[in-house]
Amino acid sequence: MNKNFNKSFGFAIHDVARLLRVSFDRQAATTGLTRAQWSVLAHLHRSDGVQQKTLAKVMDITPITLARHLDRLEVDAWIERRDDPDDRRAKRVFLNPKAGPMIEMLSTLGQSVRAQAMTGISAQDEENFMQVLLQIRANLCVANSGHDTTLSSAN
Amino acid sequence: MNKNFNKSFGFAIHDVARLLRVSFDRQAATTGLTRAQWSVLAHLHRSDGVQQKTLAKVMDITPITLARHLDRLEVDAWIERRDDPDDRRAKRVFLNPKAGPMIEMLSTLGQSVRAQAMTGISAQDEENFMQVLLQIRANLCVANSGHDTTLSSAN
DNA sequence: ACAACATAATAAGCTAGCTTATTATATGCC
DNA sequence: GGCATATAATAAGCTAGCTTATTATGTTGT
Repeated sequence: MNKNFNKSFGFAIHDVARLLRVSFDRQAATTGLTRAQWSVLAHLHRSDGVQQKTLAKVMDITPITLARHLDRLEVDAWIERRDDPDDRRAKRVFLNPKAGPMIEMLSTLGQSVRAQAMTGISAQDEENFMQVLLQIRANLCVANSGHDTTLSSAN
Repeated sequence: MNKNFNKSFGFAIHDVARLLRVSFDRQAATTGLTRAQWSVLAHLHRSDGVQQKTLAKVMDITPITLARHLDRLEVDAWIERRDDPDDRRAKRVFLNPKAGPMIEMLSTLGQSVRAQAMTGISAQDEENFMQVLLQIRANLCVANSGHDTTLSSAN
């Protein structure tokens, strides 16, 4: 009866997030990209040329956190920043061509980590789990009020 | 249809973990303790006087990560380290009396964050969700093999 | 037109996790 | 007994997140 903490919601979510990150990053280590960096590339793949501000909002991280990822991604030429023609404060972020294959590869890797995590869990249970998980995220987004509706309206 | 990422398992878990942490830490800010530090206190509450090595294993963090939490907890006298009488390499960690009320308070806070997260989710759904979550954690612990069975055997 | 306020990106400095390396002490083998 | 190896704690230095503060540029009101 001494494992109460491990059964608590907060601890369990935290553990799972960490384990997922470690799993993914270890497998992705040879690529030189982390999960967070891949996340940037993947989002860009769907909205190339956005402003940093917009990208940060969609990814739900702070602009400065994004800026540091972009710094490293730019060094290895995965992306490039160009001045926004309409707003001299702003920059727009573009994927370089070499990013395409990498995104594919990391996407496959993500699926394999997911499969690992879901071992022995029925499709129905997995589906229900995801629904509750998304509901929880929406609840917390509302609770952290100041934020926009990007995530809570995710459909 | 552009919100695929937000529906992905890994991204959602990661988001929820972050939102939980932020929620909790913001509410706990006045106490001067973070969720991670509280976690140390809470675990100690159940196993006062353990070696750092053991505590790190139970909490499933690395010894050095624990050591840094202990550094800060020790400065404010929440805990103290004493030399292990049987092993001069080792130290044992003890809760100071002032920690008790704080643990209670933070535990209550944790419950309120959980309630917030679970708004609109039935008891049955929550129960199923937790079961799947714990299964996922166990799966990932196995996948990250080198580790001991502390978590995967959790009850 | 220009002063006041708002906003895009970045800087500084924090927590929290990690890996790899170091130091001191234990242990085991010959 | 003494050398080789193992182990407890810590140090150094990384990613990734945060808050708060700066800087440069936009926008708005008079």
